[in-house]
Amino acid sequence: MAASRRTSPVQARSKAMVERILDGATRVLATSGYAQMSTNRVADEAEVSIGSLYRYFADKDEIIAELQARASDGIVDELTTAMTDAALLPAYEGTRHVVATLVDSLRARGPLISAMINEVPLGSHTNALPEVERGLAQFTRLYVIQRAPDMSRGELEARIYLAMGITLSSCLRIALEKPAELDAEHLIDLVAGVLSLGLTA
Amino acid sequence: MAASRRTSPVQARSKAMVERILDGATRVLATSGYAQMSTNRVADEAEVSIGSLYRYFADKDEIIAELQARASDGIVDELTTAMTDAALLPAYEGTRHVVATLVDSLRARGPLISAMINEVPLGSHTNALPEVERGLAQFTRLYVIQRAPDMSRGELEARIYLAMGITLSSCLRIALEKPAELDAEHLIDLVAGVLSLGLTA
Amino acid sequence: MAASRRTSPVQARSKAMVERILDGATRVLATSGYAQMSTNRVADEAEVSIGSLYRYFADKDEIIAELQARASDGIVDELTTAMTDAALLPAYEGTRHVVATLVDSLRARGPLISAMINEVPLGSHTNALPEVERGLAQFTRLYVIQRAPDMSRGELEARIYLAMGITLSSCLRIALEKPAELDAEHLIDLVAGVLSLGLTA
Amino acid sequence: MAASRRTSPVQARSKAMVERILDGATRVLATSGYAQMSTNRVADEAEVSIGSLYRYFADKDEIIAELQARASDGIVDELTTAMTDAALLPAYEGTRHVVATLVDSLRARGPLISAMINEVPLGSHTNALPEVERGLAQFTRLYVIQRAPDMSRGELEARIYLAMGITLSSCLRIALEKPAELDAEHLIDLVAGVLSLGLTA
DNA sequence: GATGAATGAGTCTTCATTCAT
DNA sequence: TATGAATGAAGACTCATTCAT
Repeated sequence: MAASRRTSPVQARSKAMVERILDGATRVLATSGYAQMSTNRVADEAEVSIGSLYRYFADKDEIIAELQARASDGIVDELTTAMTDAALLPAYEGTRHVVATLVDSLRARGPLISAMINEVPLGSHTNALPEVERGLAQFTRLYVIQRAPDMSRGELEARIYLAMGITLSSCLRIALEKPAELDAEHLIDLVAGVLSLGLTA
Repeated sequence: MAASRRTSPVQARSKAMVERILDGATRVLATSGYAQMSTNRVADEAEVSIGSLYRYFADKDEIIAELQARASDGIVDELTTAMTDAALLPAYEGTRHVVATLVDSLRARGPLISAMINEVPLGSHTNALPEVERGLAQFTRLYVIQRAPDMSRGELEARIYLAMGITLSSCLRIALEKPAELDAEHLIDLVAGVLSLGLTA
Repeated sequence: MAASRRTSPVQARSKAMVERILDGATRVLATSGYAQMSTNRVADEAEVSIGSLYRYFADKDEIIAELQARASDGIVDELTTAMTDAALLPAYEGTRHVVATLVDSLRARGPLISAMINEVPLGSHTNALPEVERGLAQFTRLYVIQRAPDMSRGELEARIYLAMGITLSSCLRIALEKPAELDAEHLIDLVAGVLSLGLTA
Repeated sequence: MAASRRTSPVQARSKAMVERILDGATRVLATSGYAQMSTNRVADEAEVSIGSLYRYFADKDEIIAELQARASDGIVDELTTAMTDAALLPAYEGTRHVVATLVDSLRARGPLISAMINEVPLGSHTNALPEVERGLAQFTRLYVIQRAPDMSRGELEARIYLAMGITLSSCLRIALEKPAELDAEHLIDLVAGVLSLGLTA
């Protein structure tokens, strides 16, 4: 009946090292920025030895990549649910629901996403979060085909290509750097409006 | 009519050091990325001694800043001209002209812009090229006020805020990473359309 | 009975890094002077990587400071013992014992002290070895109060102030740069004489 | 009758470059310390081109050496006069006059001497100002021979050797770092007393 | 598996010195 | 002679990565 201090050693030990490392990395990134994110600092923050860090990750980039993948996957999961729901709604409402969900997803991962997008010198900004974009594109394609079945293939792809950029950049703006005087809900309305119109008009 | 090799030594020597250094930096950035952009590498590429590099720039950041400022200024200049011309055109045509100009401006500075946006860990990506955005916003504000004089202040600012994101991200996409199978002119048409509609509808 | 070459690898390896670094620094200082004492040179001389050097010392100054502190502490220790012994001796004999001990202490650290005093651009030379001076001053104060109880506070402090300078500079001269034709023991006699007289007469 | 601006150009130009450079160096040393004394900084301060600086001085050390020589020569000159005067005075008064003069000489060159002694990593501190010491020693030798004609050669040299150290270090202390609560005149009295006694007793 | 001391290539930057004009 | 732009060796320091225990 010895009280468990902090977290029980067993629990702490069994929590996969990978998780601890990624958590540490996230914390460093979110609180101190990429410039401070040395592998040793991450290991410290994760309360893991630097040796162990390199047992689970080949190099620093792999940590970044995994962080990105996880953020991406989380967002994709949330978006997938939202897109499923959206399929049952009228065009505008569906679009708005997806946009609002994306904004929330990004906002929930704010500091991490922010550091990743703005400071990590990897990956394309004009195509940040490629997995998210892919998932979104697939859904949008179906969505447009339903609403505008006559649209040519080329037209469809062009519109989707732009819509992806518009959606991601707008949601990032709203989630991460919206000035206080602008209302997020209203901005989401506008984005949904632009997308509904732009995709099918 | 003997062809001049590369650049004549004299020409090379007289070319202002600052220019050579910035050119060197641009070349390093474009060909090897920011990660490889050490001051020594830049000096080598510029065929300038490291001592001279520090005679003309206080530190590495100052080189980056100057590169950004120049790209930004060049784009702003080109945009300013385009916006002046656009003022005389009907809404859609004006918008399209500005968008097309921005795409050209970005494309002309392709590798530099790309490296700057994606790899340089300075400045916000969701608000890349802040000077460009500022110039564009001013023009857009006037443009909207003309076309939709009854719009409330809040509505106006919200739409401009989004339009800036949409414009920049779309133009960056078209200029820097458009898949070959999509037609740039058509994409520009679509962006102009979305903006015309989205700004005033 | 095979003679051990230089130092056995094991011994070398187990010897604390801090010691190796300080030894290396001492050697560089003594053989090549402060001007040659780059951190890389110290690391080489210590047969330690530059990275390790910075694991144990925050920066170059910290190495110098530690070297100074150690020399100072060693001398202070030896002086403390000597001063305790001196308390039981008659005035002149006591003074002479302390002076002789200080000369020995300085001589034992000859090249290091020499480099430190003459080349290291830190700390005041007119007050080299401040800790040593402090310890000495405390002892001297008691010594004078015993022998000349009527001396005014101001007179006491003035004499001690000068005596410190005289003692340190004389002992340094004797220990570090005495011409061969002068006899150290005799010089020590004279210093002790001057101090005995000068302090209480 | 054109008013002379600042200093007349001719005068400024004719003032030997060497002087301007040394003045510049002195100013840098006195105001910013040796660490800031780069040759370019000196040239700036002297309003002389770096090229000219190297026309008149072989290297940086030569500037330092000249500065030291000049300070030394100035002090020696002042001391020489004082020693001549002292020859006519009784023992203690003569000694005191010389000591007081040395303190004044050092104080007049305070910041320069201070920087030179404490920061410049050249020359021995235990024998700072060797020329001064030499001049002083010569005078002292005569002085002692007069007062204590029976003293053996060895005894004489030993006493002079120590007296030089005592004189220089004490005068430096009094001139450069005396605590405010101690009275300079009194300290000079004491030094003179110690020397008078110590040299001949 | 876990550890963390040790490594050293590479970074930014300074400054004494040269030499073409 | 005077100039000052240009040079580059060298210095202090960082950090991703390894490997003996």
